[in-house]
Amino acid sequence: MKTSQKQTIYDIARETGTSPSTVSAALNGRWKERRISKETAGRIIELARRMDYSVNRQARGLRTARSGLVGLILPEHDNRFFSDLSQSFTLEARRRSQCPVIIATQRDPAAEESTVQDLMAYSIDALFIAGAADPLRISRICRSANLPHVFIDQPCPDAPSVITDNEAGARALTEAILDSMPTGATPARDRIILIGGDARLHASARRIEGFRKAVVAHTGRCDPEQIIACGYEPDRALDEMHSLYRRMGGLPAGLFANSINVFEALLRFFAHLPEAELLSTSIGCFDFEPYGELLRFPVHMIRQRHRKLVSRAWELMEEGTEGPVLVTVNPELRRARDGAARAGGSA
Amino acid sequence: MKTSQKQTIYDIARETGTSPSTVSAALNGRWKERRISKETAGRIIELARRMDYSVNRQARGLRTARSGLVGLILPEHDNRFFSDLSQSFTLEARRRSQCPVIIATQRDPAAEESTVQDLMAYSIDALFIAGAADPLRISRICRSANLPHVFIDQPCPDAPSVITDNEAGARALTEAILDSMPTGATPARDRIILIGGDARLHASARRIEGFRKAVVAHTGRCDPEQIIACGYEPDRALDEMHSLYRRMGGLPAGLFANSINVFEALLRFFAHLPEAELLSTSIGCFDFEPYGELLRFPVHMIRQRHRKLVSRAWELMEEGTEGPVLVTVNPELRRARDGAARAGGSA
DNA sequence: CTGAAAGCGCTAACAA
DNA sequence: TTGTTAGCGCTTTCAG
Repeated sequence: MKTSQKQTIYDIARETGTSPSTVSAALNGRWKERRISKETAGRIIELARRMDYSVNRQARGLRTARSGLVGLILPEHDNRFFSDLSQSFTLEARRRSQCPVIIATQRDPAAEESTVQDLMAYSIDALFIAGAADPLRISRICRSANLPHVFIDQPCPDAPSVITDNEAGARALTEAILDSMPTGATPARDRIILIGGDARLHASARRIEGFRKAVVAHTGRCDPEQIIACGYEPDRALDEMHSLYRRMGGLPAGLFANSINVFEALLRFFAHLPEAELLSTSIGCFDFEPYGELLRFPVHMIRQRHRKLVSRAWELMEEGTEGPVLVTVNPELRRARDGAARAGGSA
Repeated sequence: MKTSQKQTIYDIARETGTSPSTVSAALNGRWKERRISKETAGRIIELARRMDYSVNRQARGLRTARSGLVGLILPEHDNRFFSDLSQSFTLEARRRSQCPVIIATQRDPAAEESTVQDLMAYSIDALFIAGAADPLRISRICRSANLPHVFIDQPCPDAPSVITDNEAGARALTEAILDSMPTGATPARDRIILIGGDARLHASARRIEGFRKAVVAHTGRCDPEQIIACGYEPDRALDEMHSLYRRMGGLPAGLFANSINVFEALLRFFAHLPEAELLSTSIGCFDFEPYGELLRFPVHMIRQRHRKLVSRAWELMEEGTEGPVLVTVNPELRRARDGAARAGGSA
């Protein structure tokens, strides 16, 4: 068995009768400015390829105080939005010949902090943070270590952030629901209801605002009872749905689910209703899951533009932005393909 | 602004009036075997904490030829199973104070190979590979660099692998479907059909085998027409479903979808059927998506045990396994909560 | 019980 | 056009 002792630039230097620094420059493509002859460079590169040499990045990193690693911190992998982010992030990183290091911290502030420290110990070149429990703290740590960082999908009061335009998204979703609301509901049921979310949170607050504006524009008014910001807990939402149904004597003509969890609670509730009843209401969800398009009744959805969020974040990074800059990205409205599903449902 | 020049063990040595090697040992918990006085060690550790020193891992890695990084290569993040793997992998890595580096390579063999090289340049301590396009090639590269590696969810002919027991899973799923198959279907429709998958692939082949065995055990025979291994393409599956429906004059009494893609094709097909008809068939899917439990008709599902797959893989790693060892893990059968959904569907 | 010193593989400043 | 050399921050003999 060939033990294949790891090759270094010294080996290459020896073999080509040159010196380590020449080899280094040649292999980094920096041979032009070092005015190394094309011929020497070629010889070096060729030999390196033949013995398939590859740099020791820890050594290079130690020397240059960089690493080629870029971090992304997120709450969990097991979530459609965050795995979309991971995907986009990976692509953007590789486009720049950086190595993505994506770490999930389970929404645990302590884990977040220690992960940041860990990554810093590896001299990562930049850090992106999505959905941290304690953004301010993280930003403070990064800042004091001079580590460039950008928040994604979450505004940090003192660092560059790129987030979805929740208000615009909510407005668009609300309008889509209103547009496809069935006519002829009893007066009690003839209105649109928003359910879920926490009004104290930035994202929810903007969404509620967008909802309200769209409803007012359409109806002239929006009653407080049309907004049930009961949090993100599915069970809680299910309860609220039950009592709403009782109060109204049926489903409201329009329903705005303020997150995928809430939407799933609705689905559980719907399981106990005859299918025909579902078709007499218009439904929207502020979140995206592909299976929404597979249901037997039409659902409008809002999908965050993960690619754009990520690419904007990289741009902020590369521009060297430091202060509290807030960039917003419009989400995408995925309108239910109306006819098809309703027809299918009743066929 | 405090430029906070990065602190080193030399700084600590100077401050505590000790030497770098002593500091190093103290901070690594190796002070006992170096017989450093508890008092000195304490002083060092305390100071390090106060100035919140953290090692430069590139320096350490350069010296020790290790890094504390462990790689996981997978096809894509945006997939429930793989993001479950990522989640479990992260946890197992952190449990061992290793830093997980998870990279998606889009099922591109070239990307796989260059990613492996990249990771090796960082002196990763181990590599796990899930769903690579060219396992043999990867294993060869790792082997020649002496990099411990284990395959997950995919058998590699010359490296340790841990995979799901597809045959057992298929048998269990088939039995579940048979158990809940409605009685009284017309003779033509009174059978179970497997749809999807590619018989040439290891996984599919095992599943088909399990299906066949269960059917034979139950019915005494299993006709070739009961197995429609038409690949994993949803569109293709949809076509097959259409012609099956025409041939049989309705849905078969039992349906085994050989992957989530195929299952989604079935859902599209079902959208054109009256709900009552769905309730006259028993459905199973060899794959798991939580929304399956939210549908208005019952679906049995097979879920891979991602945690166990990952932990077994780590075990193989830690035991220093090298040869072609194959470990199998039983998947989990998620039986449809029968009564509820059917009741809900017809309420 | 502790310190001195070498060296991991690389890059960059300085010499030639 | 190229080589020499110092040094990044750490761990690990080896010497006391």
